[in-house]
Amino acid sequence: MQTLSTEDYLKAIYHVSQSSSGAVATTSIAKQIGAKPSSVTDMFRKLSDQNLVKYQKYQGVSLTNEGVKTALRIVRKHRLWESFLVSHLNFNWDEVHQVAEQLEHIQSEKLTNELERFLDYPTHDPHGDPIPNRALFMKTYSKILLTELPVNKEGVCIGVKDNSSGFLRYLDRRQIGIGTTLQVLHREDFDDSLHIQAGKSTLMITKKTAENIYVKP
Amino acid sequence: MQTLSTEDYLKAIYHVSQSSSGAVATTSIAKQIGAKPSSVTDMFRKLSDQNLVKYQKYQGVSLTNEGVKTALRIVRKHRLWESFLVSHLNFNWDEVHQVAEQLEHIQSEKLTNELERFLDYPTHDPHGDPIPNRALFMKTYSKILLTELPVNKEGVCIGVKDNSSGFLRYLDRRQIGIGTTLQVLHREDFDDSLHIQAGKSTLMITKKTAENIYVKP
DNA sequence: AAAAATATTTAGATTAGACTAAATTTTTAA
DNA sequence: TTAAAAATTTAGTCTAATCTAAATATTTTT
Repeated sequence: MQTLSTEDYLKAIYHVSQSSSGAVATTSIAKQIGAKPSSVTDMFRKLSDQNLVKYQKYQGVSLTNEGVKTALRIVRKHRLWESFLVSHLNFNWDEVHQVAEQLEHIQSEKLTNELERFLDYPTHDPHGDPIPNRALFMKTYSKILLTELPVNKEGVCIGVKDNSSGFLRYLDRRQIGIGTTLQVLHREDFDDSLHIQAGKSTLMITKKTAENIYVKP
Repeated sequence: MQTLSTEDYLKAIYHVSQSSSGAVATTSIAKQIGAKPSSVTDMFRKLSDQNLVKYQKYQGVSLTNEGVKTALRIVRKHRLWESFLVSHLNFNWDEVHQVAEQLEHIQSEKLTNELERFLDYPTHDPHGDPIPNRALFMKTYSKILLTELPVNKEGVCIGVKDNSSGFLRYLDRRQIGIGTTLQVLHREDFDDSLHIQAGKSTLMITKKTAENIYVKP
């Protein structure tokens, strides 16, 4: 059984290790968690004692099988709760994160599994991220960034890279969400901005925006 | 903003003060929380510094207005979550307490209020206890113990005093639940046991059982 | 009303998790 | 390939919440 804090660290290590290869560095976790590197070192040692990570001084950490499982259990709960908040409690996709950060720590297998059943076994959360099933398996279908979508080819928005509520609200205003059909009409060489078709409207977005939107071609 | 622990203490003080008059003693909270009296004294002082309780050395504590409000906010969340678990997630009334103990600490006004709306503004939880509304007001209708119900007068079970899952499961086996019509057929003078009509069946219960069932005449 | 029993508080220690400042190791750049 | 920069760890401190053991206050009993 883990404490709140160890769960937060395991989740952070999981997320960082997903978006980069090799061992996870102390500083990257410090940034993710919002703690000082020295605190992170302490925690690495504790997690290592519990065999949840492999840790070598100065070389960073990587999750053990047990560590991955624990992290996935938390991710599973987080994404199920986010789905619940949006589908039944009138939350917007930019409001759910903070509350799900708390709910993900509730310990009750029955609760998690019944919630999943109540939601009818969702496979993806409101941001398009896959939800691990009871066996902790998740289908991650192939996705590309909007910047990589060939001009004039249609794609469907299936997720975002940046989950900050600032970005999500910006997309709301532009009427872009999960499931929106997107098409690059023209790529501006000068500043890499894109003219796109989003649903029924055409609009211009910057490269930075396009780099944070995942599409399925 | 309170810590998990201070919230637990406030709730415990609230409950103990409901079922007895005057100031709340150190030992009674120690029992309720499962901590040593010395720890309770420490916490009393902290809560007093935050003006959540009035505390005088050796004289116990009583909640201030602010303390009552904080306690009621937790009770509200606890009972709403219990209702949700039973009505939508297939929990039995004897299984909800432990999970609700965790959920009651989630901090999000929006979550609480939306949950209340989703449940259609319930007034009582699965054990028959009243749920404070958004203004922290709750209707406590008059109830008597089954031991006090006159012989041959009908009453409806509206709650229980003992919420332990042992007792609740016992009532389940006897097919007694919230809403069950109860009638005392005969009171045995020798050992105070009762022959009762519960719904469509007649059965015998002990005085101890009857003292833990609330009925509305 | 004094003695005994019970309740409560104080003093001092412990643990988890975090911090700062200093020391050490690794990486990068000259 | 050495010097400088960056990353990481160590050592020591802090706070919240707990504990034990001892001291003190209150209540009950004789």
